[in-house]
Amino acid sequence: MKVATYNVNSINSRLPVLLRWLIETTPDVVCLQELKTPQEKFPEQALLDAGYHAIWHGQKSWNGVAILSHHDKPEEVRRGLPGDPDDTHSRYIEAMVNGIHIGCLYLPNGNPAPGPKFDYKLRWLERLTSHAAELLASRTPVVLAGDYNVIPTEQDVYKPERWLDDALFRPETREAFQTLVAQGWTDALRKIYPIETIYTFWDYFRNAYGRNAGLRIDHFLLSPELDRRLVAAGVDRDVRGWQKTSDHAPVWIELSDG
DNA sequence: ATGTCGGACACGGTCCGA
Repeated sequence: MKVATYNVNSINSRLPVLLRWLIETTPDVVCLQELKTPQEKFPEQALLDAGYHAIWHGQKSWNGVAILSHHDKPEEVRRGLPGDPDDTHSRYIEAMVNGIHIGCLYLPNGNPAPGPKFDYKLRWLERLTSHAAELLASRTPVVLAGDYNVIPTEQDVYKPERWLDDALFRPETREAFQTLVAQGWTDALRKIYPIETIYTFWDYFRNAYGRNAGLRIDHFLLSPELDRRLVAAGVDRDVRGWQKTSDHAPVWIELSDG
């Protein structure tokens, strides 16, 4: 079973690229972020025509998350992260697909830091950590996939010294992510590629993709039940070189049958 | 500080967020 995550940076602007990638790589489950579309303008029919059922949580202009399934329709478990009823951002949706609990997340960027946006990011990470603990306690197979907007270590950024004050790399951010992982999650890409340079995002600015000036910020965290089933992982980095593409590349993992 | 996208508002160009 292949599970992918892809920050599309507007699903309607990205539809030709998304459909081409789906048809070429046929993932079983896909987590999407940054839909940038209101609920009613999600391209449900185009995805159905390509063979994918979807659930999604849209929002005008910003954010937005979706889960696609090549087989049965995802069975929605929750939308929105618990812990703050005043949080209006569409950044979390969770479903059961093929007996696996899938959490699809778009963590706040948090820049500029320090400031209220950075505070929101750290609060959101705390809420995610609380919810993740409950998911682990459920002892079910869980994937938490998405754009974390976290550069976990110096290994995950082309020039660490330039990112020290950035919300994606500040010590508070890295420590919060480490606290989450230390609950018992597996960083799937890093497990498969322990020493390699792996990037999932290249800025639109300054020919970042051409210079391979990238970041690793899209992650899969696996519960112990799924850690045992992890057989492969990768980044479809060539998609980042296509015309009219996102600034993120799709990332995927392959899981063996239960 | 810079650079480049995408969306909103509203139809040309500027602003915001990333």
